[in-house]
Amino acid sequence: MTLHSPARRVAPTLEAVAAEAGVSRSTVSRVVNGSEHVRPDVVTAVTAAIERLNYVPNRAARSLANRQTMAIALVVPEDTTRFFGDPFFSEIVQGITQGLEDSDYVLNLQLASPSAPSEKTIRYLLGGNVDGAIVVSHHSGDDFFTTLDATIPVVFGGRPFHPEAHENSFVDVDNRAGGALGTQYLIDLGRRRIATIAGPENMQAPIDRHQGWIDAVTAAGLPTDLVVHGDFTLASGAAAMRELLDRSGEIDGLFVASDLMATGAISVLRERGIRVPEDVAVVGFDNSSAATSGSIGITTVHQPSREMGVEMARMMLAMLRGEHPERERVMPTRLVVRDSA
Amino acid sequence: MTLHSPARRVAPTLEAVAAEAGVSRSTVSRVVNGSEHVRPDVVTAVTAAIERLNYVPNRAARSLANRQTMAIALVVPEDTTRFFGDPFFSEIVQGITQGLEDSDYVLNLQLASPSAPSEKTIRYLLGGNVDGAIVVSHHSGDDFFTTLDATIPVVFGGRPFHPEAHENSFVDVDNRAGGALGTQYLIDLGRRRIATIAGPENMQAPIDRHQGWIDAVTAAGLPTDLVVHGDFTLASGAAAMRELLDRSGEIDGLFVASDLMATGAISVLRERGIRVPEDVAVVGFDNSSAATSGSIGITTVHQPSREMGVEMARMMLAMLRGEHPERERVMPTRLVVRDSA
DNA sequence: CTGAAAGCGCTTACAG
DNA sequence: CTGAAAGCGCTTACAG
Repeated sequence: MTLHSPARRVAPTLEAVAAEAGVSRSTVSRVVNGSEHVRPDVVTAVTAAIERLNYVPNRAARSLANRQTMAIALVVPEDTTRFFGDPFFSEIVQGITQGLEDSDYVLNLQLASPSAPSEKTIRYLLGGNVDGAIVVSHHSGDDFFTTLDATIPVVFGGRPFHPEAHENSFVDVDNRAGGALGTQYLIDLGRRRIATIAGPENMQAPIDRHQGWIDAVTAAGLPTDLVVHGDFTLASGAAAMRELLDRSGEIDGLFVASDLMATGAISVLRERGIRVPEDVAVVGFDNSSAATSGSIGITTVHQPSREMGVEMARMMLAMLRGEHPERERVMPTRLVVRDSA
Repeated sequence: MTLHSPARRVAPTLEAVAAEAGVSRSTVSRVVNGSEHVRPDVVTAVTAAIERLNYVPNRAARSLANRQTMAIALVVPEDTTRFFGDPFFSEIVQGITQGLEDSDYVLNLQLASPSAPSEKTIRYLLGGNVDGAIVVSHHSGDDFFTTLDATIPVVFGGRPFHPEAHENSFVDVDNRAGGALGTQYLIDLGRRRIATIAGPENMQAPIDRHQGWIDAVTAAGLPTDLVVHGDFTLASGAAAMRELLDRSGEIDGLFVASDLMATGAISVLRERGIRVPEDVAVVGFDNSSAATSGSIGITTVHQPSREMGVEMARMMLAMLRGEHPERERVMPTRLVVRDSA
């Protein structure tokens, strides 16, 4: 083994195992794949041979023969910074990983650009490299992912932007009801100048949350003009808060479309000496770790991110088994009251 | 196309393209792989046929034939929460992604447990699924990753724990020098009771940073007993700070092994009404986004995380090309002065 | 410069 | 229950 290029072992093949065990390749293959129809003592012999040679099946060969890759793409159409910066994704990914744990599938990360997927991503997804794709975020104008299921099964995290255009499978929460829930809580607290920091306008979830805010605020006869949009980053939450404050000093309630943005907003309120929740009561969305890691516990609309990830994995596995799971799975939200409202 | 199982297109093969273009499979293969020895007009014809049929090579078949997968594993032996929670990883991954951008390789994420890799991860890495592995974190006691290069090329982010045991390739900074650099800055500021929040004791980088702190503090004739260990999470930084404060109230300087832990520490100092930097000057490590996203800009030891990722990708690509890049690449650190010290 | 043919390491009807 | 054989879709010497 030289310094720069260790001699690499040659992996043993099915053939070698067959020879070692004194059976045919077919039989070894059956044992490897857990077929019922093999004599117990033969199974034992083959298993021992596999053990001795430290045999691991060659995935490419297997893929080619049975047309399955045993891989699922985790597609993230977001900037790396946002993907890593928002604990929401962390929880979704944990859920997906957990849901796939007992399966033989592995997850292949595809960081895609938020606008249009790269040629490389497209070739990868279309090139038979994965058996299915889980897309954890979707923006308007992106047709590639919504039509991808003509080629491989696809499950979306969150209803894709134009659900009517195509029948995609997805796991989501009722964001509109959630938005109304969080806002109504502020109304019930007696707040009357309730602003919102909404999310990006090219994604379905924030649009629905915003609509939920409008629903609640309208029903209460309150104004609907206190709106600024962020892009789901902490910094954008802070910037939106500044803009809101500069525009109108009389805010007493705030519904924010994500806990991370709420964290940014709260830090600006504190900077300006505005007390939370006394002067401005703040309700976030997600109930991600961002809601509890700041200086004040954020009252928020909980969405079961981790369970959503598990559900996405479950739906994908069902589709890969050839079953027909429900096309949409909408999970419940609930309010979690902490200190910010 | 029915609701639950859209009819999936059958992908065209090389064979089909050959027929369409009126040439042999060999020729199509040559064109696809950019061989020099094909007549220009034939190239044109084949390219057109590829275009018409929307041909994408089957990766499994290609892999099987040329024994390359064109995939690199990104192995993260960390809890998902920590991986997603620390901006340092985000920057490393961005760098790796960037370094691979112009190559034909794709990145396959393998979240592994920090202790021992799962059977699934082992089979994956050993099963010919990837051409190489980039391991972005390494803990003591883990022999699997350090010996993995007997099978495939491996590049570590950060010197692996027992470098002497095996000749692994890695990209790193001089953590010891960096630790001394940050600590010396505190000393030069006139601080005399300088504590450190060190990182986990089963990783090389934090051990070296801790040693750097010892070096500087010892050279200045200052005490070396003000040490508490965290685990690189924000919460552990806060907990460590509390412990330090409870143990000794006289601290006037603090060197923390990561910006994220420094953020946690600073929030505790503020809670207790201790001013930063007046009462306690704080120096972090990383210069990640955590250093600038909190209430106060953190003075920190910069490590070029993104460039390190790029370098890791570059070394990996070189190894995959059969070249012999330098085995270790140690990049410079430098002090970035902000408000916390 | 181009094609026929072997081979990569599996799976899977098909016989027996 | 087991094996011989074809086939998955490519690449790559080998001839020409």
